[in-house]
Amino acid sequence: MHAELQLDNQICFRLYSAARLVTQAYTPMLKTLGITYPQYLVLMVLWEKDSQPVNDIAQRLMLETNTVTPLLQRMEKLGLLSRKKCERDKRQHIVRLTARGKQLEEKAFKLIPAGMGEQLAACHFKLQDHQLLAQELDSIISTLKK
Amino acid sequence: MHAELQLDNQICFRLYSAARLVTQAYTPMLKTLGITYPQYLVLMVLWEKDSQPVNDIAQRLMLETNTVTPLLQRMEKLGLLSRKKCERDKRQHIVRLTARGKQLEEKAFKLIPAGMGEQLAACHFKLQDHQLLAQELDSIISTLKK
DNA sequence: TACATTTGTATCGTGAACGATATAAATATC
DNA sequence: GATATTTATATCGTTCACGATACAAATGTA
Repeated sequence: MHAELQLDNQICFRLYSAARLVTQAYTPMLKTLGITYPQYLVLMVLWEKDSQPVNDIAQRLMLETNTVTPLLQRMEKLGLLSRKKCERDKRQHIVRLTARGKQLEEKAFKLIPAGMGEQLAACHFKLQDHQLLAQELDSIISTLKK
Repeated sequence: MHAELQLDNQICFRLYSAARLVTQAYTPMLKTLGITYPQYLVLMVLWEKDSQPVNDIAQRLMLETNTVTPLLQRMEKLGLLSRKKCERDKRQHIVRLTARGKQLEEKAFKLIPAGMGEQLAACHFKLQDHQLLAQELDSIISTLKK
């Protein structure tokens, strides 16, 4: 029995569980918007800057294009965005929000911060302004993102 | 443009990314053992206490049985564990490690702590003994695990 | 210009996660 | 003791995540 191999001693298991649980906490709000959490991430990227090639979106989310492409295809079917070949460089596909995709920003703003605050009320800190945790996670992310 | 909806202000996105990247860091070591990260989690549960019903394993990992059942089925195919009906309560399936499943503990012990230490060398802290991060994650987990 | 390499995106296959539903065994209720 | 309810696990369908591979357009090189 090796202490290093015990579940309770694993930061990775905590990260894995916390990430799943926080995503689950988002889910009921996102469901009323008709989207999933990864789709919400894509929308946030595009709300920040519309009209981006697939690769830029993938890099922003630290995902591979073979994850992002089907995600974008599903979102296109939902009418949230369009994908068009770039004229200058025909390898690139430019992703743009539709009116429907843009409108979701206001709805999300009304639903999500309040909804998450409510769920984390019992938590001794607010996720939004927890600088220390953010810094620790950023340190892990920048170390492992070769 | 709402600051609350910006990717960089989201703890959830950091959790999501950090969890993926840490899991990816485990992957090369786990690959030499022939298992995936969730399978490694199941093994840790069973190394700690062999012979458990499916439900106990699921609860320990905070997963639903409809996630754990197929995971166990794949691990059974790999010869890492066996699933047998409990005689006392025939609804339960008791999961036991095989010799092969038990042997992996020593191999994991030789490979994984060292391998992770190496990858996180550039990180300004060691994941293993970072109490503060662990506490913060535990606080999130216990709040959201209704 | 011809050919090789790189770049951007897509396709395919596998293994999670999870909601919804199904089924059998155990337990409770009448 | 018959029926309803609960419990333990499994099955099904959808969406991610990701390794491996494919392919076309762009770029580099002979």
